[in-house]
Formats: sequence, C-alpha cells, structure tokens
Amino acid sequence: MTSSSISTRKYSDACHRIPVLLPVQAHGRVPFGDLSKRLHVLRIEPAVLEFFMVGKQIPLLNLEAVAKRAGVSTATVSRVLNNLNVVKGSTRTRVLKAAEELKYHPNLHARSLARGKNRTLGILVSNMENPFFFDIYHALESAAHSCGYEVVVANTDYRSEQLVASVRLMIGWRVAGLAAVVSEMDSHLIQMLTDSRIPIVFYDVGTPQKNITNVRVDYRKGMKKIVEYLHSLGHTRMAFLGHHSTLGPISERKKTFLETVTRISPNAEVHIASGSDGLEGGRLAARELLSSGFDPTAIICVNDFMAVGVLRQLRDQGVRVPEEISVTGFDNIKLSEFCSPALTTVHIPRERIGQKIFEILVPGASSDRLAGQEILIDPELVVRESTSVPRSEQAGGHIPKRSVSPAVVR
Amino acid sequence: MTSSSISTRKYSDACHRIPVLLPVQAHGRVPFGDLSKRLHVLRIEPAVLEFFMVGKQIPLLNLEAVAKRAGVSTATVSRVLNNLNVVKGSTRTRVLKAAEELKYHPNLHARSLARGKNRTLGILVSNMENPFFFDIYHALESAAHSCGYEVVVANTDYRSEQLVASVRLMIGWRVAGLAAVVSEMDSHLIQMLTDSRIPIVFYDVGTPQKNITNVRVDYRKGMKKIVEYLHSLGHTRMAFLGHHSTLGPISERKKTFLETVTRISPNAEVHIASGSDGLEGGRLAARELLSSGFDPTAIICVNDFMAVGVLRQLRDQGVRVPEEISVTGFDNIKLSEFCSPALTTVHIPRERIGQKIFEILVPGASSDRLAGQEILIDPELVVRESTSVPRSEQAGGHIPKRSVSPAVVR
DNA sequence: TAACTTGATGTAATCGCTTACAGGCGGAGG
DNA sequence: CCTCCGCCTGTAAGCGATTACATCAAGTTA
Repeated sequence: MTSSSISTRKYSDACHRIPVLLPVQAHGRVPFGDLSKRLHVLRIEPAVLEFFMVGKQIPLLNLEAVAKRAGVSTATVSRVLNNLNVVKGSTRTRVLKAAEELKYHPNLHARSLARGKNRTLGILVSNMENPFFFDIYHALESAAHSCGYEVVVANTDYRSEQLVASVRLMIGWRVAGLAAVVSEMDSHLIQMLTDSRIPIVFYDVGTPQKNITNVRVDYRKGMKKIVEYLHSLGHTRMAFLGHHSTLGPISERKKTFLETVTRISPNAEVHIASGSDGLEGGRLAARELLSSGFDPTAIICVNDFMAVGVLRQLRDQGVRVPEEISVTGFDNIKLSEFCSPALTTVHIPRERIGQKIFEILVPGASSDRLAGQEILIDPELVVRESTSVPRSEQAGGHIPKRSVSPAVVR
Repeated sequence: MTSSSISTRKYSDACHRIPVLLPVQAHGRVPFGDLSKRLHVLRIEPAVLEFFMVGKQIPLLNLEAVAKRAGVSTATVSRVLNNLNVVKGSTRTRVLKAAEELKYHPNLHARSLARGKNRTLGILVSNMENPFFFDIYHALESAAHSCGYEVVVANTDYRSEQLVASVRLMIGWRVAGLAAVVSEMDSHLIQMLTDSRIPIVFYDVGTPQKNITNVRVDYRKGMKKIVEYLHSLGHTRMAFLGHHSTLGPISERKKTFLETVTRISPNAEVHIASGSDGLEGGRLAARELLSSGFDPTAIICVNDFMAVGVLRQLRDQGVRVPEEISVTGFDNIKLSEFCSPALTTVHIPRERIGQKIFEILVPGASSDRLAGQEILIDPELVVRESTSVPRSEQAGGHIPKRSVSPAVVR
C-alpha cells in the first residue's frame, strides 16, 4: 500500500454506454486541466442517465446452475434438453426436475452460436397489412412450425432503406433460409443476399441462381383470363388502374392487359390511370378517372385493394356496379368476397406458395430438388358480382348473363 | 501403427443428427452380433439422408478474418464496428474497407451473447390479419426502429399452445422487452413471464406487477357511448352480437352493454347472440339472429369484423342499413370506413398504444416512469353511415337526424 | 527531465451452449 | 480370468463477438 500516489485511471471501451470518469488523484494535486470540467461529464439529465444505465440484463439461469442442482455436468444437462437418448432414465428425470424448479430457459443465442446453425427462417414482406402477404407468411409459418422451425418476419413498408436494414438483420441472425416476398428488391441487394450464401427464395423477382430460387405466379395468364372474360361479356371501353410502381408484377399486369386487349379486341378503347397503392389510392384514382372524360364500361384494377377503393368511390358518386361499370380486382384477398358488390378477381393460391417456399428453403422437407429453379404457379379467375355485360348491351335488350365463361366460382 | 487391432469406434453425441456407425474391426473378426445389422443403419432413404446431412451452415466471415485482412486485432475491429471513437481515423478506414471487401456481417447471436443484452423487443399478437393487432405492432415497430431497436412478432392464431411456444421462444431469445397483445393469456403463462424478469406489457389482461405493466382501453366508456348514442336516436330493440370468448375485453363489452341499456333505457328489449370471430362469424350470427324471431332495430357488434359480416348478410337478405336496422362495430379498423355503408364504430387509438408500449418497455424512451403501472386509454365514438333513427320513428314522420350526439365524425 | 497523462491498440477472459474425446464400469465372449 | 464392447458421464475446446486490462509511444506539466 504505497500511499504516495493513488492514480485511479479508469478506462473502459464501453464509454459510449456508461461514460463515467472517476476523479483522478496524483500526488494529491489536481492534474492537467480543470477537474470541474471532467466532473461535468457526470452531470447528466436523469432520464438520459437512466437510459445509459441500462445495465446488463439480469442473467437468467444457465446450464451450469441446472447442472449443479441436478449434480451432473453441463454436458449431461445439454444432452437431456436436446433429447439425446444416451442419458440414463434416472439422470434424465433428475435433470428435468432441476430445470423445471429453476424455471430454466435455454439461451437461444448461445445455442445458435454453438451449433453454428439454427432452425429459423426469415421472411421479408412489403406490407403485412395486405392479406396477400399475410397469407404467404402464415402458410410458411404453419409449414415451418410443423417441422420445428421458427419464422421471423420483417415488414418493409415498401421502403427500400427499411428493406436493406431488414436484409442486414436477417444475415446477422444467420437465418437458415430467407423468403423475400417484396416488390422493392434491387440488384445490389440481390448481390448481397447471394454473397451471404443463405438459401433464398424470391417471390416474383430476379432469376434463379446457385442458392436462389424463384417462385412466381403466372400473372400474364391471370390478366389474360380477366380481359378475355370482359371481352366475352362485350366490354370495349376499359380502363386499367395501376399504381406507381416500376417493378415486376405490377408493370407485368399492365403490359399483359395492353397486349391482350389489342390482340383479342383491336377496336377497344383503353385508358391507363395510376394512383397510390391501397384503398385510398383506388378511391382517388377512380375519382380522377371519372372526371377525365373517358367513360369506361369496365375498370380493371391492378389489385383487390385498389378495386375496393374504386367500388367505394363509385358508390359515392352514385354509379351502380356492375350495371353501369364493371370492376375487377386481382389477388382474391378475403375482403374481395365481403365487399359489396363482391369482387370479380383472380385468385392467387397463397397457401400453396407459402408451403412451397418452405419446401424449397429447408432441404429434406420435400423429395423434389427445388432449390435453384424457377417455380411457376397458375392463378384462377373467380367471378363474383362486380362484373356483368356492359350498359350499352343491356340497353340493347340483352339479358345480363353471368355464366358466359368457364370460370371458377367460389 | 499397431496392425494387430484397428478399432475404429466412432461415437458422437450428435448421433440424432448424423447417425453414422462406422464398421468396427477388432482382431480381424466381426465382433458382437451381426455386422450386417449395423450396416443396415447406413441404408437410409436418400431424402432422409440429405435431411440429416444438413451440415454446419457454411460459416460466414468472422471478426478475425476482417482483423487479419486489416492487419489489426479483433478488438480494434469490434471497436470500429461499434462506432467507439477511440480508434484512429486511418485504422478505422482500413478496417471498414476490409469489412466491406469481405462482405462481413456481424453475427448477432454472438453479439447478444457477449453483450448479455440486446435491442430486440418481442410482441405477441393473436391474429396479425386483424388490422387492429397489426396497427399496434406497426406503431411499436416504428417507435422501436427510430431508437435502434428491432421487433420480432409471434402470431399465436388464438391457439394457446402456440402462445406457450411463442413465450418460450421470446424468453429463449432474451428479448429486452415483451408486449403481449393477445386475448388467450392464462395465469400460468403470466407466472412464467414474471419469473423471466423480462419487462412485460400486457394489453388488457392481468394486473400490474414488478416488471409488468398493463395498458388497457376503457371499453366500458366506449360501449357506453355507443348505447347512449343509439338510445338518443330512439332505439329500443337492440341485439348484441358477441363471439365465443370468455376473456376480458369481449365479455366486458357485453357486460357494459347490458348495464348501460338497463340503466338508461329500462324499457328496451335486448337480445344477446354469439358467433365465431371474424367476417364469416358475423355473417352466420346475423342470419341466426334474423331467423330467431327477435326483430331488432339496432345490432351492436363486439367488433368491426363481425359488423362487416353482418352488413353483408343483411344486404343479402334485402334488409336496408341503416333505414331498417342500424349496425355498429367496435375498434374502427380501416375496413369499417370503406365497407358499405360505412360503419359507425368506436375508435381505439392503436398508434398511441403501440407508441406507449415502446415507451414502457424501453427505459429512458420516455421521461415518465411508466413501468409497473396501469395505463388507461380513452376510445372515441365515430359516427358514419350505418346508424340512424329506428324505422318506427321514421314511419312516425320524424326526420332522421344525424347530429343528435356530440360524437366525433371523421 | 522526471512524472504523469493520453491515445491507440493488443491480449485474453467471458458470455451460455454444444459436442468431440476421454474415461469408468459392468457384462459378454472366449 | 482377460479382453473388449457399449452404456453413461465428465472434461474441455470451441462458436463469434465484447470489453476489462495491459502495454507502449508520444505528449504535457512542473
């Protein structure tokens, strides 16, 4: 104990978290600069201090505690908890009892780290509020749970910076597989995912590669079915209502619409309009469309959400559907069956897509080799109440016929 | 090299994952039992074999690789990546360059483990498809992201065994805080969560404790507003449509309905009916209600989802809303604004709830001390198109008045 | 210049778990 | 009886980060 010099230099890497400077004493004098300046560091707003003082989370029990209580080694406890059947029955029950009494829950981070792998899948979706995305997520999760896998979701809100953050997160979590069901993917991110060597499934974006599979729905076929159906009813003045997205599926629907119309109904008049996604988007777009001078007999919407917004707006303006204008959606979300009038739309089998994604991501979940391929899924036309023969034909004395096409009715 | 005895006994704990038994040779003879019996173990279905052969995930780069490339120690790399400003500028850029080139992503499991804490919050919801739950989740996530926190969701599907699994998972992940926005919580689980010492927020269940906060909406007040409003319009034959749930909020709404009716309108006739949750539930319940003999002038639904189902069913049966029957919902989900007629309902401020939950869970996010308390949030009546004076009054020559009550209109 | 501080970085312990490997022990084979 | 096998369990080395402490050079004070 040399009382000559007590130099308590306290240095910590974690200074950004608990920035405490202890007073420094050397030869009994105040060294170097003004001490009060340093102590100032300690004068922190109470709220801020509390924020910084978020200490280590009180550690829960660990394997060792259980092992000690059961009188065995950590290895044995681990073996019991992992259901390795190499442990003697009596030891096993003793361990389980100890774990139960201590209310032990294994630390999954430590487990993932030690195992070097885990049973967690990630899924990126643009908008969980949209039942379309939800259904895929839900089907994926069901399949996963039945095989002991977990699923973590990231909702990107259609914001690409959020998407980047989510991708980083998923890679950081070292998920065993990742499903990207988003519309805002760009090549830079695809590269990042490829590099990560995590098995990936893209929905509707990109091309298959080594660890990348592509699941896509044949939108062209679906849009063709709609246009052909409307054509068979006799519609010639059609408006297509899209939304502002330059990306794949959306523009593909628009393109197919145009192609099909010009092919099967060369004399048709066509109008293309856009709004933002969602209910309000459809509503506003419909208002603009009706005041634009173009007088459609049918409005083909890029998805059900917009279509429901359109229905709402038409109703407000006193336009009867389908007598005056027919409206169609796309996706067949649940809502489309319950809005009024019920929506004629195209069904996309979300459950099958989610299931398929799981089979692709988890090797051994399916007997087929699916990874690295492109998987195409067929949509179906669903005819409900929002479409009928156009008003000119009705005026001409035709009886509105509903069973014109061989469409599926559900 | 003793050629006398080559005993290659291969034993591995991981036998449940890669159950390979190598042939055993001792003194050149086949020992103990029939060798073919053991080799049989090797004869495995190819698919199964592949399943078991899921090797270690190819390790991504780790800190050490980056450190080596940059010519520094792992400590320095860690300091750079954590933005500790103790590192020299030139070193810093060198490290960042190396990390970039190697496409390094830190392993978040290792980070959580080493730090003993993390910035992840968990949220349990009964049904993400219900926009009510989604909105809370979404608000929570927004608040979290703006403070560098992540959010993981677990969807329990109203299944209690799923809830138990999710709680286990969250505890295993050592989330920094957990929001339980579920209706199927039981005391056993609450105990489990209390024991975990994780900060918890319950929505509408349980009582505040040490690490448990309770956020609840004053449903009584909301239901009172609805009944009073209908009463002021002149309704006297009201039906309440609930769903089969013995739990808190649902039965509370029913109870308050009954209390309020008997208090302010003692002569009213009342009918209580039930269905399952959701659109179909409402639809079926409405059908049963109408064929029950009771002839209501107003149907008060326990939530908007059921109300929309009811609207749909009434429309199918040719009953006009609100002229013949008024319908009200509860929650003010987005759909209630877009269905037809737009629904009179009670607005629950989900954004504020989500935001509040974050402030409670993360110490320092708010200046108030919120943890361990009970927080009560006020709902508001939203009058739209689905309610009006009852038909008897209309027949009596009254002019339907919309502005009877001081309700908020949005 | 001696004594001390500061800045920048390396060394190594640690987080909680998994699992390869090393015994100990009892029973079967010869 | 000796040998070997298989069952069961313990020991200890990782997994990939964080961070307390040590170190060393350069700068500052008196």
